Amino acid sequence: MNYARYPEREPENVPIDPVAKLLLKCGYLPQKAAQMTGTGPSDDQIHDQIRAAIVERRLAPGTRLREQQLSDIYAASRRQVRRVLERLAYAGLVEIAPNRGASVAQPSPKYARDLFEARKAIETAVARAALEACDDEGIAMLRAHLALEARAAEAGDRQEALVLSGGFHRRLASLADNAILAKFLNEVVSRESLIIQLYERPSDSGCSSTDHSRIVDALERKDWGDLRTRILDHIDAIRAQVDLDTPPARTGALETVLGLGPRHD
Amino acid sequence: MNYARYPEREPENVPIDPVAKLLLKCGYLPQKAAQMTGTGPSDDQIHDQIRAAIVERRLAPGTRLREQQLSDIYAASRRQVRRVLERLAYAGLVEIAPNRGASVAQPSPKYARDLFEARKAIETAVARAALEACDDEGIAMLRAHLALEARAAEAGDRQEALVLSGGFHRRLASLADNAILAKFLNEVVSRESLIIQLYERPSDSGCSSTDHSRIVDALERKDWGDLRTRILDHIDAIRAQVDLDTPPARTGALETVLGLGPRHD
DNA sequence: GGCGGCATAATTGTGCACAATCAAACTTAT
DNA sequence: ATAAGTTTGATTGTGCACAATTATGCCGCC
Repeated sequence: MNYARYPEREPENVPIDPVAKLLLKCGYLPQKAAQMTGTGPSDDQIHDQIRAAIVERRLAPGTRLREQQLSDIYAASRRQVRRVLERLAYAGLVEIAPNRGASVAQPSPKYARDLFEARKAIETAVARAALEACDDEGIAMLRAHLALEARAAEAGDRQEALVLSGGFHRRLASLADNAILAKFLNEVVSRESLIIQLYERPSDSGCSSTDHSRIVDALERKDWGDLRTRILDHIDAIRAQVDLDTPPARTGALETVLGLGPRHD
Repeated sequence: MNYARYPEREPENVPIDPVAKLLLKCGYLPQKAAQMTGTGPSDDQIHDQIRAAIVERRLAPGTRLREQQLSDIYAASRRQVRRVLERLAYAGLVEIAPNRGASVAQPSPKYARDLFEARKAIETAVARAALEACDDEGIAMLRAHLALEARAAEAGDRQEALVLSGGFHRRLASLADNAILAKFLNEVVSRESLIIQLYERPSDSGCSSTDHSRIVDALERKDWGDLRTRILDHIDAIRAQVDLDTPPARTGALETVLGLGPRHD
């Protein structure tokens, strides 16, 4: 149920399988097709899976991501893995040190502060654009999402709640219909997941989903002033959950070595 | 004087030269050192040079960037070039098509609109942060930069004026002391250079540097209201220089094929 | 007993050669 | 003469093997 672990698969050097190619082009079959046909998964698939593993906190910050290991897991070439890692590094989710390879990023407190600041700017811009471009259908979509969040919270599924919470902001961005803002927001939200993981106060629990609900309300009423303050307050609330002053609660290498790190065989 | 063209250099496979390594580590000697010692330039050097060539409009949108060609020019390996191109693609300056390779990006009108929108958000956030973190020294630096701009404008050096104009905003970002905002702003400003090149109205000329001067004035007076409107007006002024409605003034493939594209041997 | 140096193992980085793919010129048939 | 099919050349994409570097365990020395 974690990141799909491949059963040991013999290399079998089929050069290219047209069937698999077609299947992948049609978007069908995430990795099973690859497994069946002998062709590996696409870059994007690997990218998304590693990314998901990081933002969903299944991979602790500092965990080393070895190329060979990953290429075994995904039945992909080392080069493919490396490409993906470089992309993730550019997005700030992993750090690559020369001749050391990649590991899950560990943003510094200063970096975290900058990120919250930047997020405020991005998120208000997104909200503004969403306000102007939003119709009833959009509101309905958001409300549907809120329902999912509520259900996850009710069931006590912290993992799911976390994923959905990030998803809310991405949906807001998709409503805004601005590719650049969406990309920026995606980057910022993803990295914040790492920051929360690193600097979270032990006591506090997940972000209150009522904030999201109020945001949708303001959006529906087209009340820009209220929406703006709701958004900013929401980010401040998240920010209040972390303690950036007693910094080096850095997990990572230590935990990994001690075998407490989540799943690294 | 364009991007440093290497005189044909025999390969001479010295495996590694410690001297060159040291020189590069100290930041000395951009590429000459490499030429002398036999070690190639670093990724960043190649990256910055290609980037500069694009934003300074020495490479027209649509120009194909062949790997072999670039690796010859920079005396670098094809893999190195490819890595750099992938980074540039992520930053939106080049587009990579499967089995077609890289070419200088040609943002669509929709993309351009989104970009101006995003830039307003980023730039106001940068200005806000700069306002709070700015001291006399910062103001002095900006004024010095303004002087450079004025001199370039006086000399009629459009190329130089262009570079400096982008540099002004980057300096503003460096004052704001926020790594994420600086990165976003850098991306946005760079891509806007492409957009202006593609959609510029024939008559209009470069951005008025008096806008920048007024921005510094507002910054010095710590007048946030004025600063904000100055920034937004400035972006609107730039935006007014382009015509996104009569779109496909797309240069590129055609020009390139006809041999009119700037410098592609 | 602790510490520094050395050999070994693991991991990353790169060159080379070839397979796969795309663009265009050329040929042929209608 | 035009259009479709075919071959050729150029370019990108990848596997493999090895070089270079870092990390780890071991041994001797202080």
